[in-house]
Amino acid sequence: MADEMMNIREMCDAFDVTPRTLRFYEAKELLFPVREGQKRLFTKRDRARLKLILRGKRFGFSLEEIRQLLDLYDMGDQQHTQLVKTYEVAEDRLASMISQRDELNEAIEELKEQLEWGAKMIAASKDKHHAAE
Amino acid sequence: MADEMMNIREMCDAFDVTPRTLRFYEAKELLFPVREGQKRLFTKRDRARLKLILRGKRFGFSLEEIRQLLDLYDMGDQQHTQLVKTYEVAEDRLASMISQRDELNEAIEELKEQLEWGAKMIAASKDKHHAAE
DNA sequence: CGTTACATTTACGTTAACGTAAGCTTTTGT
DNA sequence: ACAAAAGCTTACGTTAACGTAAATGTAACG
Repeated sequence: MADEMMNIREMCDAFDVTPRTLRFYEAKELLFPVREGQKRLFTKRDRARLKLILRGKRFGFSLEEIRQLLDLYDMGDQQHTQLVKTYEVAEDRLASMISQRDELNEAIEELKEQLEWGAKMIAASKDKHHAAE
Repeated sequence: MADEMMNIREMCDAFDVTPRTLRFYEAKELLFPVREGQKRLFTKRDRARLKLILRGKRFGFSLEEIRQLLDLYDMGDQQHTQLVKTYEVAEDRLASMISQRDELNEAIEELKEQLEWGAKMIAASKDKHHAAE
């Protein structure tokens, strides 16, 4: 129970990523595994961050953008100015996520219509297909 | 009025892209400008497609994925099987867009909470800042 | 008719986000 | 104790989506 650390393989299995990816994220300062001798041990905090990283990626954010967002989750005893700056970054990101969702909703509606139209085409094509037999 | 063609510069201005981008999309068979001698002339159809391309990109779709979706808009007198295949691709895409939107909604809510928490931190930090003066 | 000004082709350069191979050390099973 | 397995570092390779530069063509303007 005192053991909340995971080695690299357990992390890979848990999150379906490669070792290379985890090392890469460490190099980019997105994760901060501690070292037991040479080996990496990932903490609970690393796991929380990785979860957010992977979700961010699914929305098309770059790792650099994600890194800035992650800082918001780690604001402990920072300086006021840095705190405010990070807050503003997050606000911008939120706004862009909201507009992205709205646009996505539009696209979904349009694609739905298109699919109905496509279904009719297929029906027509099927008729022709059968009539030829 | 018979003139619904646009040259490359008009396209760039209208859609805020570079000439290189338009030539690249042509090379990738996403656009099919006609030629007047050496020069490209983009039709109304090209403009409709470009609009969809740019939107697709904002959702993080690759150009190859977008190309498949575009085919749905050009199903004229295709063969039944190809028609059905394209339809299925579009259905998959729709499903992934919907789940993407749902996930995005979750993330938005979480980020909102995080922002409220951040606001409190900033307030506290401001107090400390003032108390030190 | 010369010279800007824009278009085109060809081709090498660039960035992000890892993949992959080589070579070395450490751990683990037998 | 020794070989296989797993981890580490270093470093070059890869793909997507264009950027950018060079050489050439052509159209328009004074």
